Amino acid sequence: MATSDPNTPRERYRTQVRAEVMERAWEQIATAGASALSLNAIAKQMGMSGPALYRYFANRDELITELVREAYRDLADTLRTAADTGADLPGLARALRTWALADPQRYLLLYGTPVPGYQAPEDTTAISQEIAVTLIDACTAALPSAASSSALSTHLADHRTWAADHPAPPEALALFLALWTRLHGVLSLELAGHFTGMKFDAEVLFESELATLLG
Amino acid sequence: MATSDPNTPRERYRTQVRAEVMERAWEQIATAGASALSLNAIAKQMGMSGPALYRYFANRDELITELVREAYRDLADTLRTAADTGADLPGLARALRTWALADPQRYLLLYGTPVPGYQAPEDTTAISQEIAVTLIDACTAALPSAASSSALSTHLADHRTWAADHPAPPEALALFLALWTRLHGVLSLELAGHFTGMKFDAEVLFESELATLLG
DNA sequence: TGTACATCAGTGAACGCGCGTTCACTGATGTAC
DNA sequence: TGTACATCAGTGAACGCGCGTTCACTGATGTAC
Repeated sequence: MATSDPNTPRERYRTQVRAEVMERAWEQIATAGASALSLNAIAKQMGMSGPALYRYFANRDELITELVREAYRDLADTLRTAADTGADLPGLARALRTWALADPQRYLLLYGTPVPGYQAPEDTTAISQEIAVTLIDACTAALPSAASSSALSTHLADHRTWAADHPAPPEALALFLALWTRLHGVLSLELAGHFTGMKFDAEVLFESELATLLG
Repeated sequence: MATSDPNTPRERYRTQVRAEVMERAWEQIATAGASALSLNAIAKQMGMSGPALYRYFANRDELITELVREAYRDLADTLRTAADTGADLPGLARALRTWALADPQRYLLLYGTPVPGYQAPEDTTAISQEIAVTLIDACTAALPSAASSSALSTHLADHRTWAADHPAPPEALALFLALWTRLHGVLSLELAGHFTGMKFDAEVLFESELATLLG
């Protein structure tokens, strides 16, 4: 379906309502998690009947897709902006953490347990790679002082399929991967509340991992 | 309610049915995730009516609690057994990975996005700490060659509340935390399928993190 | 060993709820002449 | 500027479904004398 001229009042109203639906959806997700997302509940909250939302989203899955897309977009922009205003690798890492803490369920929608029965569309992986590229660039800049495992860089050197479109020294890729997995490790355990039982300070752990990464 | 003598036939039948309910529950979780768990569906699968299950579990939450407890118990035993049969730290780490890959949703039930609306009971944290102790012991044994961040060990030295019951050198705690968060980082991203888009080999990453940890 | 009673597993009906989604329709808004 | 028509937002009823949970009841299994 080709959408018409977006400058007509009707079209502006459409995008406005779509935006409000998604706003309510985020509130719902923040409260009860993504699997509890309900079109009817959102409609009720907006003072409309349930079926009305089908003017704006084909079905529940399309709404989730749009939410995933928006979240990726927002994270990609956040990191891009930080990088463009001079943030180094630790700066980007902290921007990531801030973003995650601002709305834990939004972070978990992207990187947590997959929503059962929902399959992410291909085009979101493009944005996901945009995020990767921003981080890899920062990794490349931070390189000299960083160490890299030899077994891993062998794997990465052979790793043409994906890396071909994103030329970067294997050491930068190795740093990126360690950064990504380690920060996600701390972040996801923090968001799931697994440190509270043992009374650890997640921020200290996060900073410690960051310091270790940069040698 | 005090349960009676567990050796009477009736009592043995009870525990047997409870076990089968949980078996079916695991199948369901493995397929559709924990939030899709349904008492009625389990009953139907067992050829019984829905209300029958209320003879065995007070409600849905109690079933989930029992599943969480069983998962923690199983993981704790797996690691304990591995440690007792001479596994070192990398051995324990690989046992953890094997356990997670055997049933991803089971791992995610413990360490993934929390089930919305469900609050874990206190007594499961005891088993969770048992797991931590097993790993910390292995960390202590692996110590000499491992490095530790100074900012982190300061935090850990001040960290009496939890560590008092589990005396271990701060360096061992630091190693344990790095181990836990890093392995979880790789594992959870692997289980969520986030490496497939970039065609990375999760096992290589896992081993690389392990090698880095042990200096 | 046999009878009387208590215990307990499991059933079927019912309650109230919310879900996603389809469909025929009303009424307002925009468009073309 | 006014009229005729097309477009589209939103409604209400309905479908079919599954959920957790309660309740009165049947029938089988165990217990006590």
